[in-house]
Amino acid sequence: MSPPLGASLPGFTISAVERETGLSKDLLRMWERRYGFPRPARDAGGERLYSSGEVARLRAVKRLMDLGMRPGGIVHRSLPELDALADARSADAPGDPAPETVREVLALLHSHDAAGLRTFMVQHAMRQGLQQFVLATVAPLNRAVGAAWMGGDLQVFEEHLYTETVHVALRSAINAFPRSAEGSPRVLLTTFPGESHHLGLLMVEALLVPEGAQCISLGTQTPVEDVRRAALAYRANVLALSFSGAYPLRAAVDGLESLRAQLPPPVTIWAGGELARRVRRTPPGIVLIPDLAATLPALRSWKLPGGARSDG
Amino acid sequence: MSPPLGASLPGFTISAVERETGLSKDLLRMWERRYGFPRPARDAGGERLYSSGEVARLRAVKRLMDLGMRPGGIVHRSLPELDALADARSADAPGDPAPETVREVLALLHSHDAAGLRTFMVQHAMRQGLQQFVLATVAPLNRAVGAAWMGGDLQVFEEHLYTETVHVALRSAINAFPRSAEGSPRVLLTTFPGESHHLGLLMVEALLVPEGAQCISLGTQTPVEDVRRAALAYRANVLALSFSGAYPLRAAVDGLESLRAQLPPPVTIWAGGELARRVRRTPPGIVLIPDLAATLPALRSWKLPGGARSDG
DNA sequence: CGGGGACATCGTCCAGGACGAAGGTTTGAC
DNA sequence: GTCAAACCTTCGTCCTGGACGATGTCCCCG
Repeated sequence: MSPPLGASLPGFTISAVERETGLSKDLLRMWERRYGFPRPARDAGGERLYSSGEVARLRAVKRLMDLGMRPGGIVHRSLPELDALADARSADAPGDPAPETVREVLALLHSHDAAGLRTFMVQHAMRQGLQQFVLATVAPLNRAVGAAWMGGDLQVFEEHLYTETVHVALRSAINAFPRSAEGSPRVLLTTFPGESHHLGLLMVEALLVPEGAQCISLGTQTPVEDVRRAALAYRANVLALSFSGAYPLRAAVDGLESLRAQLPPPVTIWAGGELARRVRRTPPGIVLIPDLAATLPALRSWKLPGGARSDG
Repeated sequence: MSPPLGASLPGFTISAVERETGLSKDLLRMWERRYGFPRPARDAGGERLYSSGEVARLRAVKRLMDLGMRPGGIVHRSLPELDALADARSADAPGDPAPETVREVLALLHSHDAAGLRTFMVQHAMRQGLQQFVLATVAPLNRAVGAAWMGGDLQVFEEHLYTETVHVALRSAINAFPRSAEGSPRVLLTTFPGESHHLGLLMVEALLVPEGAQCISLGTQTPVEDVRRAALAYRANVLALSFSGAYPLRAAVDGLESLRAQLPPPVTIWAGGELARRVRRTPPGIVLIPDLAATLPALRSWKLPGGARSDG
């Protein structure tokens, strides 16, 4: 290894680029061979040295690929073109429902007011109620922060502070609810290995707990076999898996089908997150949750087929 | 890619092993060439298929390497031998200071009593106080759970539930403290890219907040350049970096020295975690925090040289 | 209009060679 | 005897270039 890490950025080693972009070393070399991009400089020892411009372009390409695009058509585009494509894409999504809130949070981030940001989150969570906070504030903020980060309007560390602050606010709001009693549905939450988007899980939990569900979160990156064991061990009624757009579609579907085959039918399996929108055919026995709002109807409809469940 | 993920484990692909063990594909192939271990079977297409026994051994080897051992001497050992080595190693550490507590938690984990575990954590945190809870309960529990996991006495999902539960308990206890006022030291917490051990950060935060420090956590995996920017943007007095034993020593020292060179001298830099024990020469201008308990004296001694600090 | 097959795209894996950095050891000087 | 410098061994990552299989796309046919 031995990436100079913070050495005033003379260039990125291939390892550093892999870390920064999520594109594997093999893939980076293959693109160079096939598409001629990126074409990094070489150091004295013949090793690749990527410029920060190349890294920025690669990041943009990756982002678009996570949205379903294929590399062939976009690797040669310039950074502005890629940004334009991303904008066009995100325009499909519902417009910013709370432009003023978004502006306020971005201002807090830019002014590096950690305490102010924290206060903002806590106050909004209390004022709106947990579910509404998640749906009407956090979700659009996530989109806006992601977009700002992509466009270079937000530094990495600012984005980190945002994520951490939301995390804290949600966690504390969730804790404020009492433990649910017997008879309420038990929901097991986690993600597959390689998927480390913790915030998604937490948002789902924040929607479910006020509904009286008993949530057991395993955190991120649980091997599939252990997900199965956990679902049985904790006698889960619902198994909720979350996937970001970057997660390989095939691996997700494989894992879901494997779980479906190995878990008894009464265990409902939810697959939520960006990925649920990219899936073509719904795997049998899986409930797709294409967006956060769909979580609530899914939970309520769970109670119907199990109407005979001894709730008391 | 296309790891069959949960396909009843006919064998692990090289990607799966990389994920499971943290050993890179290149390294796995190199070990096979050099040491003849592992020697995975091949599928119809000639691709490596590792057995679960090999994966277990690899995991044990990795664990010992994280403790500073070198591969040449241990790759050929059998799993029991490796376990014995690990035991001998951990015997160096202070004995289990709370064997009863440890037994109780392991029992809760084995019986899959998520609610009971949660209650246990919350009660102990309240009864002992946050700092004592971290030092006397969480730290030894972490060691015990890690050892149990290594020895196969704990399933992965049980370990995940433990981590998540501790996380929730700490977060909620930290939130119970009021925000500190002006004049108190501002501590910025994070880890370098590749280091995802969030719990370590949280434990440090739990020790500092009761001391009146203002903690700003960026979460894990902040690029070095962004750590630098964040330290300046948030006008941090102390920059606390956490490293697990698995983190490559070289990268850590490089990053620390780079930060030290680029940050003004009044910014104190702490390097904590397992790694601090493996370091030979303390890099100039860095404060090593070899164990959690050392955090408190470090914070107190910070206040002395900076007594004249112009806060207002 | 929908399903299947052919073609093109694309990501990962394989093999083996090389280099440079880190660790450990021996030598030499004080 | 002790410390430091030089040497040697160990070790991880990077390199090239080839191959295959999985996936997506398009077109034709029913």
